[in-house]
Amino acid sequence: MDKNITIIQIAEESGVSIATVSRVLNNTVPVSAKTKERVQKVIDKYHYTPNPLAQGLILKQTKTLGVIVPDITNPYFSTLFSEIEWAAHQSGYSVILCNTAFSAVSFASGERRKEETYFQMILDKKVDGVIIAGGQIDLCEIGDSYIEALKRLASTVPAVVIGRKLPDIPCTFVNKENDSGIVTAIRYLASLGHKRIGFVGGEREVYITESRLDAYHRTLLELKLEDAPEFVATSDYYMADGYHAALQILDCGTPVTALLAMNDNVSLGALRAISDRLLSVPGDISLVSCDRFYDGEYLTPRLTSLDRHNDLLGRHVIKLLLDKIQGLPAQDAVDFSPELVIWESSGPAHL
Amino acid sequence: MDKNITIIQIAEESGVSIATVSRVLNNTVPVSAKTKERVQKVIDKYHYTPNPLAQGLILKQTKTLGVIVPDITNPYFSTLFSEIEWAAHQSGYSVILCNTAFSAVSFASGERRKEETYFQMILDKKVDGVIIAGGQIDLCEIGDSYIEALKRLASTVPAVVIGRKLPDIPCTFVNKENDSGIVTAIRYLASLGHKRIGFVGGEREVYITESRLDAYHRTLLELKLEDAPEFVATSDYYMADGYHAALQILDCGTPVTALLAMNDNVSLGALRAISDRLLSVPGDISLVSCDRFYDGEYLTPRLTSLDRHNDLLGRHVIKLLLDKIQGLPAQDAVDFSPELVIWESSGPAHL
DNA sequence: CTGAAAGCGCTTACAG
DNA sequence: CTGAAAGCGCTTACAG
Repeated sequence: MDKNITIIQIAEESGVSIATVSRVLNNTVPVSAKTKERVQKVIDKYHYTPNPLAQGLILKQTKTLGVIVPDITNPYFSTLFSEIEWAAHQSGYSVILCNTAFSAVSFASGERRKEETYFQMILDKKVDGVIIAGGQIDLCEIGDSYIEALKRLASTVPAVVIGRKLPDIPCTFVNKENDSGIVTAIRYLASLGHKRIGFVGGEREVYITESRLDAYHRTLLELKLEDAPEFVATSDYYMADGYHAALQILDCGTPVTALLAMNDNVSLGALRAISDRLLSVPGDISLVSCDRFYDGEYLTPRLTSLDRHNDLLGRHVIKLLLDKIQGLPAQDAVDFSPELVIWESSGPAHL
Repeated sequence: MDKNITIIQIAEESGVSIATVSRVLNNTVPVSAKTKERVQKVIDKYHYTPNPLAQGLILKQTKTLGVIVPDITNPYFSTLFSEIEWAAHQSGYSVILCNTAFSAVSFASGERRKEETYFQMILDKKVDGVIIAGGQIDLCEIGDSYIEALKRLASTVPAVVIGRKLPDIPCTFVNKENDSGIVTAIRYLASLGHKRIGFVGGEREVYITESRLDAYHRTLLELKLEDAPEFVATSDYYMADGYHAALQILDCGTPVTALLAMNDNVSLGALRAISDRLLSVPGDISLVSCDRFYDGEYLTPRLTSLDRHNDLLGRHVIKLLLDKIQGLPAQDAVDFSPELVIWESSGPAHL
């Protein structure tokens, strides 16, 4: 299939050595204008580009990056990825995307080798850098073998991890977690007069869920709001989860007037549950979402949500990695304070 | 950074030649049990894996695939991709994802080099196969330079294109288009008594939009239903587009009783528009969506949508490519007839 | 400014 | 069963 035209053919047809062809290709050492032109003509004629395998072997770089995500169909990760890929492409890198399908549930049930398989694959491919956007790294309790694998990965190739800092691993960690958003959201609901606020969605044992729950409890306490176990229902990050979790809270016997949901998909499920209980938003229940995936303006009701500026995070992370690859000094930390975008799903308490 | 342990070190430490190491690695020629064991021990000790760059140079394969999509944040493509990636991973391939950000609008406005840049990158990377899931290939009028680029790509590397067949290009084409779904949807709405049915969303000049519009007009004619220019409003594939397009139809002066929307995101926008006009679903307007992205069960109202079995498409396409790479005969065509999943957003006409 | 040659890390006939 | 050697397609000192 491949025409397999190589530098040798180009050299022959232009009547120069392969060294000279290489030089006009890489523009590294001065070449006389006329030879350069002659060689260039032949290169263009065949649309010749050097074989990156051969180049990579010598230059020890592949101009390829690896990105590891648990679920590319989750808007959180697809947004992040598209920023990463775009910046990478601008800088001449292509990106291998690994979709590990990691979830805390499947992990607990014993399926735990997939991520490490991907780590190995990434290592094998000799990529120039790696971004780990989620997975087991997000768990509260990270397994030893994962830590080992991550350590091996990170000591072989520049790596940026989106998640909390782990000791003794030579990665750059970018902490996406920001409980301040939860605090903001709850204070906002309290200011509207809400006294009983539920918390919907997210997997237990996952760091972001637990730390948001912490912030939730802490802020309720601080504001002297009622905090009951039945106000919290967790499960996972998708619509179905939001639905079932919200139902559980709505049916718990003690009525809440507001719900805080892990993200916009969970929120959509919660809206369905609220509707099934013949309640209205925000009339009966105010709903505030924590991760803005969609433009709240076009949902029904228009959804109040915390914008975590995921696009900025993506751009920051890829810049960190690219700089690291080029040996540039680390950048200053960037502020990703979430911003509460208020629409009509939240309003004054009516109880 | 890289330990850069090579086959030479393994050979030295095991006291054999590199040829022998290569043999135990690839299990290709019989090696005596004892040497094999000795070598394997050293390999394990260093977690050694052969450098794929060197291997690729000789074997002329990289165990890497390229996938080109216009927008990975679109659920249509992220679902497709996750199926492709999973199957590829199972077969030992990793996948380079190229997000071309192609849209008919940006294309028309002159930004037209991005996709071909990606084609070149894919070629440069010497991938073993390519899947093109969308982009300029979806336009009614495809530019000559794109055709040239695609021809060059496809004659160098096995390629599978999701889209309609183009002449004289050595790709495998998988036609995703299936107007039968539109026909089904309109017949269904007609059977509920709807006489005036609007069509919302999608970009003009894009093949899928135009062919769905054709099917729409054809079916209206066949069923002797009213067909007016103001019943159609197009724009793009996202929520905002569904919102503005639906508003346009709702405000056109002639009331429709049903809307057909290009996909679930367009539908969500349309729901918002309907709500803004103080109309209800399905009381005043029935809504049927054409591409099921979400589980309709968890939306409000529960959304009737055509399931195009995108996951099956993804699995089919990757199998086609993998078979093609291995020189296996082409498979039989697979039936992707869309299935209408009926929920509560559609109901009897009340006018 | 240009060429001959070594070498990147592997696989695979070719001999033994 | 095993080793020496050629070769995959490049880049880059080293000479001129």
